[in-house]
Amino acid sequence: MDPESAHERLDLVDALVQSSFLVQESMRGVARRHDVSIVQARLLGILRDREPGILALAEHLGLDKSSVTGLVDRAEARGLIERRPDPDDGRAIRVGLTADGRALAGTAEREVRAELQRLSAGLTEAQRDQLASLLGEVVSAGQAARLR
Amino acid sequence: MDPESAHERLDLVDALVQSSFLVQESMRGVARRHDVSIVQARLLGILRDREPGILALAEHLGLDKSSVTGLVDRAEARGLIERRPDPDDGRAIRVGLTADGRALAGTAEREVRAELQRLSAGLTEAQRDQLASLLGEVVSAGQAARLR
DNA sequence: TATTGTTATACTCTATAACTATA
DNA sequence: TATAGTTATAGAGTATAACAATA
Repeated sequence: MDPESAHERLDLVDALVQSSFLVQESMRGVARRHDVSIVQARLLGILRDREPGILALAEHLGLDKSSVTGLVDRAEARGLIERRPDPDDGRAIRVGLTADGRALAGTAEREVRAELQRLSAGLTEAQRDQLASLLGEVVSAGQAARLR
Repeated sequence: MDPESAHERLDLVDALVQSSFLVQESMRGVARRHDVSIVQARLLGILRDREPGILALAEHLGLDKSSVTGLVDRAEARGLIERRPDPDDGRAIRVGLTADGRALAGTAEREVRAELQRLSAGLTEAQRDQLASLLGEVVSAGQAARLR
């Protein structure tokens, strides 16, 4: 553990950084138990309500399109997603979940949710609402900055 | 961007997950501008106030010791860290920052701090304190869970 | 015997540059 | 010409298993 005691008062930046590692480790553990990487799990999550092409996926993930080709290759080889022809553009494809992929996405989400809820179990209902609201503001600012 | 509007009310778990990606992307961008990976940057950060052996580093990073050997190899090849003999144990080594590594760690921290402060610039001082405090509770719970 | 660290090996993830096919 | 996607290549990150040296 860190030299700072667990109850040392963290400044906001430290708290954001440490919580980001904590959450990522949680997600990594869940993904690993299902034998996928955190990126693969994220890919499945994105596809739950979208059927994007490679370029749109690359944009969403912040990766180069060639990286996404490989990601999609491996997930397809495992039967989690499918490439489907794009009816409107002969050059393009649409990436979609298979039934297996959708099931895994659902299970993984439930598990992450359960783990993260345990981490906030020490807060009162009001505190949890407040935390969600404040974090939501930060996330909004970040999304706005990304579009700049 | 996500189909949910930027000001949609996020539930706590979603807010934690999204903020973790946001913070990681911020750190990744800073690290990248200095031509190191996020793990390398994290390694430097850990070494700022410690001189651990490979096993302790592996524990800290949540990685296998063999992974850490490689990480340390590459950072050492770039002149950012050094392996030093452990005076008390002939099998062990101590990993420490070089002057270059310490300088980079400081610069990167200042840059991450500046980026993340911008993300919370829309909050009042009181809100920032509250967010830091609530997030600190979550982080503490996570550290406790890790020791379990 | 147990512990510390490295090596060998095999994947995954990622980017850059060059390519193919379609628009 | 421009765009969507793939391929070739190279390097980083990661784990497992086997190993060497020291405790």
